[in-house]
This record gives sequence, structure tokens and C-alpha cells, in this order.
Amino acid sequence: MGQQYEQLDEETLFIVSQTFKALSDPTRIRILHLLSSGEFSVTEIANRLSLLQSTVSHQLRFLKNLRLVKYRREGTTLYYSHDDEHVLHILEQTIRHARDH
Amino acid sequence: MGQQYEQLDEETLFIVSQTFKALSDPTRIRILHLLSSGEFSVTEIANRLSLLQSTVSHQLRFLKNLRLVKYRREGTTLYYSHDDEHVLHILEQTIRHARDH
DNA sequence: TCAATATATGAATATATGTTCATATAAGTT
DNA sequence: AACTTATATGAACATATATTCATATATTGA
Repeated sequence: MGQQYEQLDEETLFIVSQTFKALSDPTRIRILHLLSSGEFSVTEIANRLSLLQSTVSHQLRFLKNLRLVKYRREGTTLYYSHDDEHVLHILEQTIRHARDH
Repeated sequence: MGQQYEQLDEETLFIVSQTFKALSDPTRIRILHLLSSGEFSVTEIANRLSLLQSTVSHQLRFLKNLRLVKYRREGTTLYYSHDDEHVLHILEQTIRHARDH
């Protein structure tokens, strides 16, 4: 096996580092992990994870900029859900790996 | 499909965030990506990636603390190589994914 | 032991980042 | 329009982080 080494161009490097940066913060991990099980409003997320509404909102913006989450509106409520299967897969995979010590 | 949601304990959260933090920096990504193709000394890594020896050494220490790399000594030279197949797999997987836009 | 080479380390600095507080915006209801 | 509820935003702050410079350590060979 062993894939071949190929120089990383600036753009790829940027995308990859941004992707992992999104997954490097405990709060964002918790939010994404929660969203892996369904759709939740900002308030619901804050309540379930014992976080301030502002904190959740800021982090959701971060995740939305990277297109890792999306939302739909229902009245004044915004329901957030995940929007990147690949990244979610990597997260869940790593969580399982971490749990096995 | 759809795996079940399960609360993340502190330890798992820490391990997962640390792992992704290691992959969130462009310099560390470049080092790990280079090491995916073989064994290199600190000086070789610095030359190939146009980095200061000190920078490489600091980042290698970071990666070594997380057991993502290891080294063997030959005289005064330390040859570093990767030491975590799982993390390397995730990195290469994400690089390929990023390259497809 | 001295010199040369390879690597590690610590301090300093600049920058990035996460959270909090206060407040703004937006939609719905009366 | 006023009020309520849900969410977003901006500033301020504290902390974390990456890089650089100068220097220390370690190994080898003369």
C-alpha cells in the first residue's frame, strides 16, 4: 500500500487545516456530535449542552461558514442540522477510536 | 443507519479535540504528510518544507507528545516517522477529499 | 578535550481563539 | 405599535498558539 507523497498546494492545505480546526474545539465537537443525532434549535443545543445561547450562536456561525451545518427556519426558531457527511463521519470515527482508549 | 447519540465524557472529548488540534495547523499537516511517505531527519524535514530547524523541532515535540510520530537515532541524527496509522489515514482521507474541491 | 554537526529548549513576541456581557435584530402575537 | 421569544452580533477580555532568536545539549570524530 502506501500512497505516494505529493506536495500540498496552498488551497488544499487551507481547507484541510480549517476542517480540522473546526473539530479541534470541545464545544464544537459537542455541538456536532449532538447534531449527528438530529435537528436542534439554538436554545435546545444550549440547554442540552449547558452552554450560553451566545456561545452556541457564535460556534454555529463558525460551523456554518465552513458549511458543516445548515438550518431551516420555523417561525422565530432556527433548527440546525449537520451538512457534511464526510466530516461527521471522521468525527464519529475518531470518537469511537478514542473511546477504545 | 444513523448511529445513536451518546454523551461525550470529558476524557473522550479531550482526546478527540487534541487529535484534531494536531491536524489543524498547516505546518504540522505538512510534516505529517511528508512523513506519510517515509522516514526523515529533522534537518531533512526543515529543508524540504522550507522551515526553520527550530520550528520543526518544536512541532515534532508536539506530535511526539501525542504519539503521532516516533524516531530512531543514528549517530547525531534522529529519523522521524509516523506512529499512528489511524490519524494518518484520516489526514490522507481529508486531503483527498479537499482536493476534489 | 576540542571542534563540528544535529537537535532540543526557553524566552519573547505577535497573533488567533473562545467565552462572556450587553445589545441588536427578526419574527410572531395581541 | 408594543411585547415576547429566539437568535445574532460586536466589543472586551483572557488564554492559547506558532514562530523566531539565542543558546543549550548530545553525539561523533580528530
